[in-house]
Amino acid sequence: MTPALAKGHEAVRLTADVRRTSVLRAAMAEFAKGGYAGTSTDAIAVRAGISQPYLFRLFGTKRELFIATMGLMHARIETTFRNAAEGLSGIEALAAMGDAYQELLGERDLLLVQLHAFAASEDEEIRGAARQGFRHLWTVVGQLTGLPDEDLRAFFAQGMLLNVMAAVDAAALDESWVRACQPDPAQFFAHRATP
Amino acid sequence: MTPALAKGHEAVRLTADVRRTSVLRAAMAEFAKGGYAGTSTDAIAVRAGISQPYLFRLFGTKRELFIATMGLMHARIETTFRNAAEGLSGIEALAAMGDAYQELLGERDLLLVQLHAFAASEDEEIRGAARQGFRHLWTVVGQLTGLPDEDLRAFFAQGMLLNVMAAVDAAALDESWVRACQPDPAQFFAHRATP
DNA sequence: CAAGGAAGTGAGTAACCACTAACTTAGTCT
DNA sequence: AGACTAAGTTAGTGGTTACTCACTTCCTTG
Repeated sequence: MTPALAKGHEAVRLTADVRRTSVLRAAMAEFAKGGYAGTSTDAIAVRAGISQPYLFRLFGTKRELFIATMGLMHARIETTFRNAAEGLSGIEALAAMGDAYQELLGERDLLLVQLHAFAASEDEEIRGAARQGFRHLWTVVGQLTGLPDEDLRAFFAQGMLLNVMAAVDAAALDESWVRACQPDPAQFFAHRATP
Repeated sequence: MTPALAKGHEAVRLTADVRRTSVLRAAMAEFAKGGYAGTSTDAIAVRAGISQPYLFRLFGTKRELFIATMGLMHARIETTFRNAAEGLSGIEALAAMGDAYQELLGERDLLLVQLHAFAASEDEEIRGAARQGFRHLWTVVGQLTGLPDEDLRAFFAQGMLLNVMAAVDAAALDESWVRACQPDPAQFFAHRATP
């Protein structure tokens, strides 16, 4: 019906910027599965519905595409945290962000890309981006909660554990250690909540 | 001087079992750098000082070699824990194991291979081995300490954080969040130690 | 000493992969 | 209408990689 579709097999023409964000969505899904070295640019291009050469025109290099995907992931996690902590502070803010992060287990790609970004840190540029992203999230959580390093460490440690749970798809298992790894909010910060 | 060396460029002949453990050492070092998909069997063979076809005769498949490397890593971590906890129990045992694991940051390969094993969990067999290894370590630490799940979770979460610190080579940085992520034993289990 | 088996290699092969050159097509502005 | 630009593709290329086949060399054992 629409002119673009009426033309048959011809695809819609979009601006490069729109196409880039569409490619980033595809890259997030594919990199989440295979990681940096284990994912082909061709698979990403196919998923994004464009030719593989055009992907290189949009991002220049596989590494740059991966780093851009990392940027999207960090941005999404940051807004997740900010939304969760809105109007709260201190321990309440931290607990809310912990809940929010745990809910990201339902959207595994984000956590998996984070894990793969750390794993690909042998590459110097990727390592730089991983360090920077982690440091940024650390300061954001620090500012939103105002809590000392000790609490931030426990928070991020639990986050890394959740990344691993997402990787091994622990949700598909019914074992005791899996349940033990998913903290219920009441106990998460028990050492602070109960005097 | 020795007959084998006197023959010149001819290499020493070893039993397949000895050769296998030698290959596993090389695989540990190479997989620690590149991960499963990012490491070539050729690089491992070169480091082990054998031809690449012989590596396949010894291990059959790259995936089997990786899983065998995971087995070595799990065994080494388990003995590290057992040695650290010897003669101790409860919180003291856990703290000693935490110290021991943190000292493994000096021997990064072990932690990196663990991270890469989790990252490669898209592969079904690798995921199975990763789950099994984690579950085993969980029960070992549980038995050695006798502590409840709550403490085990904090312990393993901190471990995963240390894996990530090893990946981004945080030791090379002099930043506050890096220091904050390396717990000093006195504070690690503060919520249990201080009544 | 003959023979069987185990250790080990040289030389490939088919598939894949990151990246490029050169071209075509579709809007847009004057 | 024509020129310019941005979107998009087809067809390749050089290099890598997991894995195989056929072969050789050494050690052991009857």
